[in-house]
Amino acid sequence: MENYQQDIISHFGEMGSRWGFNRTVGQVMARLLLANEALAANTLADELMISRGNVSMAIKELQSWQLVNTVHKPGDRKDYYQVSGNVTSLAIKVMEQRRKRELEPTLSLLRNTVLQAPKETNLSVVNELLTALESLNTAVDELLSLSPESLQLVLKAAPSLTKVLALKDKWLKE
Amino acid sequence: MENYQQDIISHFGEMGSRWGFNRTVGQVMARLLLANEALAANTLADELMISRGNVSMAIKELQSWQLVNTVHKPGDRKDYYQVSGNVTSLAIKVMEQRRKRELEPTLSLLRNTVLQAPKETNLSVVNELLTALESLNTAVDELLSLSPESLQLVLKAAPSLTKVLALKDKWLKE
DNA sequence: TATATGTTTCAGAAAATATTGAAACTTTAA
DNA sequence: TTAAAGTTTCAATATTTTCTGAAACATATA
Repeated sequence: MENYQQDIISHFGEMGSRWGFNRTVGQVMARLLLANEALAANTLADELMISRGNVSMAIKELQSWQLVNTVHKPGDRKDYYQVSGNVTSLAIKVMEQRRKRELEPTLSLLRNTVLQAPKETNLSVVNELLTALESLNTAVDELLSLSPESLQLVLKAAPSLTKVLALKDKWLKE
Repeated sequence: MENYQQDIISHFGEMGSRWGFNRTVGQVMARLLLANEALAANTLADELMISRGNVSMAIKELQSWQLVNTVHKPGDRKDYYQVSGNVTSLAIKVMEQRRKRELEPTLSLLRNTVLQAPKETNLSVVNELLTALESLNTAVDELLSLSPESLQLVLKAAPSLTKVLALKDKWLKE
């Protein structure tokens, strides 16, 4: 394994917790990304110097994010693992999962709060929060429902779009 | 304190770690959001039933995210804390911080990898990753540089924009 | 200057999270 | 069947993160 790959694997391990999963999951993801072939659980355990059980749990987690799938080789009973799809589709899945885990629970709590609060309650802050999170949620959701190609288009178009609006902002201030 | 507020505070505590900070920070943020006045550290410690030291650290963290600021009352030496700005501007700050913490370190690692790798190295995956993260980073950065008003406009416009593109995607598949 | 009233820091304790590894489980094939 | 070759689970352990509370620090006022 080349040196730069080790660096990326360590980095993904360290970043793991900021991205919403643990060190092992980050390392396994990086190793699979960098591999141009499917890898067996034992290979991952040996190379990353972690227990076989830990690999099993990391793979399970990555599969729950739909980032990794299992393949088989003819005449071989072992499970081999590989990342599913290209980098853009992986990024889309990560964002989709994060929207689900980070936005949805709060949205449903806030919606319930509004529904169930006694009439005289002053819910102005709750409503403000709810409105802001709803538009964020919808926007992210819409973006992620596009094909990877269209999404790339939108992301690349963003700078010019925002330049126009930034100009408008500048005007309003002057 | 009303009941629904307690629910929101607990929820923010539980979600804290998913949002990139700890339980106490989440709870303090929620309490300050829901308050329509600035609160003293001791009030927060008493109400949330946590130590004074913990409150101090949580406030420090929230200040490092620029989400909270300190105010004073005439004839009173205590520090009072309040959220800074409206909900949209808070959301912008949270996303900005997260872009910094979750995207930038990885981008700079990948950029270095490309720069320092020996010529014959096959960096196709690294380059793919780098390209995807660069456009995401740029798009987020541009969006967040807009005024809260323009950002709201963009977020609300997203659905119609994506509908057009979704139609295009559908065509291409048929 | 001394004291009163406040905030911050940080070492140690507690709690939460991640990891190991052996046992249980599954599947294939002799 | 039963053994072999694999995967998964989960109780025990290790590690990391968070929290406490007393001491150090800061500042205003008598």
